[in-house]
Amino acid sequence: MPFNQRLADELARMASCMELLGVDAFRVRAHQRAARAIESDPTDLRELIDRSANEAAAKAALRAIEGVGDKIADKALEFARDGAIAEARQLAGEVPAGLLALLEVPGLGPKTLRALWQGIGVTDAASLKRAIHDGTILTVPRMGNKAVDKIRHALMIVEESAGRLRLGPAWAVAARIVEHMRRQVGVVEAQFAGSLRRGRESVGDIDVLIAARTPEDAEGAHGAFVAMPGVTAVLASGKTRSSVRVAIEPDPRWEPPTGGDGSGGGPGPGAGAAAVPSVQADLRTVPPESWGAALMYFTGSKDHNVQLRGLAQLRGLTLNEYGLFPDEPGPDKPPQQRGVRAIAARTEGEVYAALGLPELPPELREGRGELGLAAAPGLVREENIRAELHAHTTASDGWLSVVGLAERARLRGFHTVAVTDHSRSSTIARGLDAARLRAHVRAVHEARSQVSGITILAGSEVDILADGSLDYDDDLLGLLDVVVASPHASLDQPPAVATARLLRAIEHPRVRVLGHPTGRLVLRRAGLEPAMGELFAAAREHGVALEINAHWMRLDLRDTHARAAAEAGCLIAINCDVHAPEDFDNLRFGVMTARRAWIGPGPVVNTWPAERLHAWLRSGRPGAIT
DNA sequence: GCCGTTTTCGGCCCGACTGTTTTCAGTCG
Repeated sequence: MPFNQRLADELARMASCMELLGVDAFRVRAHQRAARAIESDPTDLRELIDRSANEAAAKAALRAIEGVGDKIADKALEFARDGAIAEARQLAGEVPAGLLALLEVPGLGPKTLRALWQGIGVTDAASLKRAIHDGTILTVPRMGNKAVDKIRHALMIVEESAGRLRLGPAWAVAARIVEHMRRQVGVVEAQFAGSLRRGRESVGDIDVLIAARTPEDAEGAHGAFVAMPGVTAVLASGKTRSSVRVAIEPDPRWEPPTGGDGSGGGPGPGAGAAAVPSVQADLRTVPPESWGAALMYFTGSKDHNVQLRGLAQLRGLTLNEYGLFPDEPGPDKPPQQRGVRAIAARTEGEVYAALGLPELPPELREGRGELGLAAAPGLVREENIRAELHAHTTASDGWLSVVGLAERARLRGFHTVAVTDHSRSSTIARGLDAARLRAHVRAVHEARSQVSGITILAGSEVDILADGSLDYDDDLLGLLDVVVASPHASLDQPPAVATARLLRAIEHPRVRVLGHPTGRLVLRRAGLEPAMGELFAAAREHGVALEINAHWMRLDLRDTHARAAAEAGCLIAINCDVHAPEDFDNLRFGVMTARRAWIGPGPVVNTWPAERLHAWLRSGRPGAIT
């Protein structure tokens, strides 16, 4: 796990302990905020600390992070030095570990858990279940039969679900719900929001927003929502807010027929092994005139929204999901209920403009400095992508023939597709040995005469072996138009070994793309943890593009790494790692990840015109691509 | 614990829903 993530987890754990111990809520929030800031910081803080001239310089650099002050900077340094924070250990000693886990149960907050702990000695899920079973839970203040029923149900759901859902499956569920809501009477707008709209790699729930013409229409829509096909439980049901659990249809392709992804394969089978049976979906309704304000409110991350509100306050305004209002002193009621007229509310652009901001794309709304932008940045878009440089065929573990692959790529409007089947070490993925590779290159060349309107390149996704050498010798690599070098095995190497391994691959003159650089799998496998700063410097020097693998199981580089790579001046390749026809649809996830990294079309090699792309691929390798 | 275009002290986003309550606390996003 990356250093930033480990540190963020430690701080978040400290915050949870403090909550349960009942310490000042603002102190808790400061730790939570710092944890989020550190988790999403594109700089590897371990590298930053190591690079600093001395402790004071390191501390100053840490304090430059929004939300990190004097004390937390000290804790970060302590964590880097000792691998732990003494205060965290002390806090953890005061709170039962099982109680912390219960914070994950929806409906159980710190106050309730503290009451259960102090009142009747609940310390974990087992003792909570006993207290429910024997009724002692009812002796705790504010605990009635309904509350207990909810807790019992929530416990069950948490136990049978993995919690978070990956971007791809979440997108499919959300699209289905939005479709359902659009069909309801009086529903004039429907859109999913939340972390899904921001393109996060995994989501905890699905937020759907609708605008209804009248309150009666809204009520009808919420009735249709809780009665929607696939709903397994109704958690809350109101006229403007409802929450349900929706069953997730398992994707047969990700059911586990064979083993993991250890040596090759694309995103890998078996991803459905820990299939989440259901996900929470929330529906919110606003009147059409509040659509933009509501969409903003339910799309922005917590930090983004807090910053927006702060900005509104500075201007003497109040921002909520109904609009941006003048902050007139009035009775203790929200402005929209006092008949105050909104300054802006109808569209997102209108509200941002009234706050003096450009309309920020959803992927940017994370509270990572986007409010300082003078103009909306020109981020890469799906339609900018004109080439796929990482695709498999039936020669290894793909489902398409070379011709089939090329035809589908052409239909997508691509001018180039690279056939990059696995190399010999990826035996599970039927990697090609030297003889099969030579034959395959000939087959790719022959396919060129069968498909017009697209350039078919002969390439390979060559394994980067554990020592950083490539899986084919230079003579074989010389036959290829494109070499995508990827790590598939030995993904638990120590960071220093992984760094040396990947640097060696980057420095190889035949390598043009570093495929899924860390080998991580979302919510499943941490992957390699090389010193990213060193990798990026070398990639820039050698003109090697770093891949953002668009498959939702991978999304590797991840958003924070991609942002650091782009800031370091690296080239980026957004590839679908095509195995099956529908994998082309994953492009949106790769593009969203690039957008989350503030990347425009410029450094993305897949956006380049054919001539420029081909020239870049040929550079350093005279004679290729005829 | 953090932060500063009123502040180095005194603030720290806002509203809906639920359940247990006779006016509100807790949770969530």
